[in-house]
Amino acid sequence: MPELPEVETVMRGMSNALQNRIIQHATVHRHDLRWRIPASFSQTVSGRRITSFLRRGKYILVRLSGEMSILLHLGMSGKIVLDSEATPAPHEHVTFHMIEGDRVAYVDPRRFGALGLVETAAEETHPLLRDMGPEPLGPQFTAATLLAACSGRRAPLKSMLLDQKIVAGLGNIYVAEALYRADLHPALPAEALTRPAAGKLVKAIRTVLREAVEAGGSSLRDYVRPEGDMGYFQHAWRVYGRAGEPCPRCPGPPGCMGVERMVQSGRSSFFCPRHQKTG
DNA sequence: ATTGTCCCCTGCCCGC
DNA sequence: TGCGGGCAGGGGACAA
Repeated sequence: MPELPEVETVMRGMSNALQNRIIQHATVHRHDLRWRIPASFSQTVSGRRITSFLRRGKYILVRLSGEMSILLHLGMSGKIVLDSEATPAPHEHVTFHMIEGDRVAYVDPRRFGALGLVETAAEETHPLLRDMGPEPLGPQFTAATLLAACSGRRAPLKSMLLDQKIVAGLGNIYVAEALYRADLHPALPAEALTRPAAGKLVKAIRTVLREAVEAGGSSLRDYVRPEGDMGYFQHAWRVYGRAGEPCPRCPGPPGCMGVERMVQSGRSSFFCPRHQKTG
């Protein structure tokens, strides 16, 4: 589930619990995640103090003393479990043993996530981060930059928004929600995006992400517990996962038959055919 | 360069 | 109760 708001929430939870604390040592139970966890991982992080956290797109950077950073991606099913049990849980791939005696676990059943190391000074030039687009909640993400990225592109608008090089942190859920709020069809050719529509879309993206971060914040503890679910924002989804349900802004049949699902690049898109037109 | 397809992996839910 | 099929929040590797 982790898209920008969930990653932000996880990072805040980690920051609250782990800021300024020292990793006594780390145990890697499985190295083969999305990429191999470096063999030096355990030795490198051991004995270092956690100094700060930064989110970049869907990545979390855990800054350690000695100018070293852990680069973390949760993939589809990654979780950080605070106060984990002494016996590693199923799919617990890394255990951080803190000097106070408690443990922090990285759990990821599907193993699409990643854990790596990067010198703090080299974060920006790391191959996984250097080509990443602007933060959608930051000043660099504007209608003008989005429009420029879409110009001459015949691929669906949805694909542009999922492309982390164009804008960082959006995933399948928030793209659907933002396109709905901006009255734009996910299959609209990107090059057909008009200036006013781009402005509306940028606002919609910002608004939905802010709302979700706030909602995540209210259920912060859930994200970092083993029983954690997706938090409260799922109740606020207007179209995602709601095929067949009424569009919140439609009067209902016969004018609108409700939210539709379509498949693009093998992934589900949800939209209201009455509000979101291709033309 | 751009675009679309396939694949990685495990768990869960549904229908039979 | 068991089993097969489809689906899932991400994103890299390909081929055309």
